[in-house]
Amino acid sequence: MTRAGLNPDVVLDAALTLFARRGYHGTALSEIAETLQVRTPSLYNHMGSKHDLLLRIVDRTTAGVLDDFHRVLDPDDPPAEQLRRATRVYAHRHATHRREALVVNRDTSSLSEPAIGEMQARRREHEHALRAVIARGVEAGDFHVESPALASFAIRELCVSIARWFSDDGALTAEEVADQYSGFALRIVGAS
Amino acid sequence: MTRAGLNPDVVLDAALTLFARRGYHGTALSEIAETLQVRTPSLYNHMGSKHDLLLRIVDRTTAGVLDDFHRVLDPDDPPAEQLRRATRVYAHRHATHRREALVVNRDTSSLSEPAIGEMQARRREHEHALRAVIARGVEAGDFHVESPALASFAIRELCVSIARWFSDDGALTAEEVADQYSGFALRIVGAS
DNA sequence: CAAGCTGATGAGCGCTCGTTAGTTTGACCG
DNA sequence: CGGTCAAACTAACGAGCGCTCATCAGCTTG
Repeated sequence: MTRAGLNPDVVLDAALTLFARRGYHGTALSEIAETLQVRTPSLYNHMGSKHDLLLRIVDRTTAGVLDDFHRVLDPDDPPAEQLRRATRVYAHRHATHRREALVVNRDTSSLSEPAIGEMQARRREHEHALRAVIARGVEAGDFHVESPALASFAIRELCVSIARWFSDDGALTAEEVADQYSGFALRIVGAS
Repeated sequence: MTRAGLNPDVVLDAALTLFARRGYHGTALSEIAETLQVRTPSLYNHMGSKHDLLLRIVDRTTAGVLDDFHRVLDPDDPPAEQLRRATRVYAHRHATHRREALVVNRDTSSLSEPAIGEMQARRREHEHALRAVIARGVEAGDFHVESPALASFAIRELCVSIARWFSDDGALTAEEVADQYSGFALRIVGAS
């Protein structure tokens, strides 16, 4: 074991914490180095660049969101159950991956092309997939909303906001919050 | 009229646009100057500092939110009507003052003490006031939620998110969005 | 028309940033 | 115990930042 014992995962994790707290542009590499008890240039033994750190965070997170969605969506379920499961896993992720969510939502726009386009495309894919679930529920007469797009935006942002207040030390567990929020989602679309 | 015709309002407005698009730390004074067709030092004839620009934006906006709330809240109204009016004006503000909302939510934490504490106190005041409305509705048996705090967070963040997608060129007017979102809020709390 | 005022300017300050190069350190292995 | 090699170090870079200041242009006013 070398003196500081740095490795790529540790660097990425420290960057994640600070990006989430102060934002990408508001965080200096020297601050990341400081939390790791290391001089700034040492970071370059374990990362490509500051921009690359942000890209890895956003890439991994947006891929995870889509993965979650397709994993829990059963095409044979009725729309209400599809919406419940899709919302629960999305809400749960925002409680268990708070830092990632904050960074993605605040700093994706600080990426440069072509990465920024690819990441936004993934977000749109999730958005459209959720909208389709709602639209099917409306067609089936299970949901009652004027605009599936509006409801989809509302539900997604509702879940995103969990990252802004959830705490592991709070009264509610991630599962409880996810359950209540998926309940909110069903209420928003006027189910049952 | 002098050559460039700069004034404090014009500088603040340009800053608002760029802060909303790129964030406070992501915006350079040189970029603000460029959009105004002026050299950077000229800005200082019409502002105190970059930090002061941010403070003015956040101060004016958070004060407006509280002002809106107390203006539309009629103590004699039933909880459902109070919630509808409070949510509608809050949602409406986020559609009509998109840039301000984005800056406040992204960059309030970039202020320094004591300003940051004061601004966060205002946000808490609005949060608690809305929570009290919901709690009264629950006591009266009009609303049905497990946690007024959770519902209050959810409804507020729901409205905030409007700033992230609303467009003046879109299919819906600010009033229509505000009406639909106040409907979402009533559904979230389980009002009739 | 001269004096005075407002405000835009170029030059440049001190500082911090992300990043690179070259050197030293120290854990591991034969 | 000496050689190897990854990794952390010091030093320094060019660029860009927010901001200051002395200067100067051009409008207003007596």
